[in-house]
Amino acid sequence: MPKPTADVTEAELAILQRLWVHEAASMRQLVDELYPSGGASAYATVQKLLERLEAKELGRRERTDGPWQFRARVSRDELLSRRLRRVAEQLCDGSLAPVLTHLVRGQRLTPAERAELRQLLTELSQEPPTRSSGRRAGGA
Amino acid sequence: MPKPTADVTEAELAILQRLWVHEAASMRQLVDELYPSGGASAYATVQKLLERLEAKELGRRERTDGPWQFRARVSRDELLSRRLRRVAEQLCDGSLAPVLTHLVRGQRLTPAERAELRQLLTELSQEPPTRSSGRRAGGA
DNA sequence: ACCGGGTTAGACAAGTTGTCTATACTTCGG
DNA sequence: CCGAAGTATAGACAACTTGTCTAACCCGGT
Repeated sequence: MPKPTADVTEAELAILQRLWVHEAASMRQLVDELYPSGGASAYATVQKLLERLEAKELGRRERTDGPWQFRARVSRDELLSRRLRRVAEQLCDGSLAPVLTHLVRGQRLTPAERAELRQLLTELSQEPPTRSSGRRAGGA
Repeated sequence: MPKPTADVTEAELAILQRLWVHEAASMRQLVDELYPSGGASAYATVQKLLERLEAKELGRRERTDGPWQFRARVSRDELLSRRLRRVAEQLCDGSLAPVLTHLVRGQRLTPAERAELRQLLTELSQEPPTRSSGRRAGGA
C-alpha cells in the first residue's frame, strides 16, 4: 500500500505531464517524447516509472488491440491540491487559509489579476455558502 | 554550494520550528525539546541536523560565552514562499497566479475568510508600491 | 588526574531515484 | 517453421538522501 502522501518524483512528473496532454499514450509514444535520443534502455526506464505511478495510484494501464495504453489517474489540479495541502500541513498548521493570505500579500499581482480574484470571490459569495455540493471542492 | 532549491526534511523542519519559536537556542535546549526521552545519541543527531541546516544556509550558529547558539536564517514565511514557488514551477508553469485561483476556488472559505481576502485585495489595490509600515512586508 | 559537559568527524542502515541488463512473449515476413 | 523486430517484465545497480549512532576530541572545575 503506497502511502497516501506518496510523492511524485521529477521523472514521474514528466510522464504525468505527457499523459495530461495526451489523455492516453503508449509506451513508444512516451519514450519518443521524453527520451527522443534515449538509448536502448529508455523503454525500460519509462516502464519502471509507469510501474511506480501505478503503484502510487496515479496512473493506470488499459488493454487495447495493440500495446498497453496509459492514462493519468489524477489531474494536474488534484496534484496541485495535494501539494498545497502538504505545504499547509508542514508550515501552516494544516490550514490553507494562511497560504492564501501569504500568496495574496506576497505576490505582486497585476491589477488585472487582482480584479479577477475579487470577481471570483464575489461569484463564490453569491453561490449558496451552505450547500457546497455542486462544485468539486478541492478534490481529494 | 547547496542547490538554491535545497529541500528541508522532516527532521530539519522540526528543528526550524523550534528556532522560529525561540529566536535562538542551544543544542541542549533543542535536544530536550525534540528528543525528551532520546537516548545518548540524540545530541549528535540534532548536531547533524543543524549542520545540514547550516549547509543549506537555513540556519546559523553564534558564539556566546557558553555553548553555541543557533538561529534560523529563514522565516516560516520565506520557507512557505519557496515551497509555493516550487509547486508553481512544477505544476503551473512557474506562475503563482493559477495556484491562487486554485486555492480560492477549491477551498471552502468561510464568509469571514472571503471578506478578509476581499478586504486585503482592496487594501493592496489602493496603496500599490508603498511598503506600508504597519504590516510586515515579508514575502519573498 | 578525572569527570562531565560541550564539540566534532565520520560510519551506518534503510530508503529513494533513475538507469540499465537480461530475458521473456508476440507477431509477422520469409 | 525460423528468426527478426517490437513489446513486456523482472530485477540489478550506483548514486544519493535521511536519520541515527559511535568514537573520539577539547576543556574547565574539583
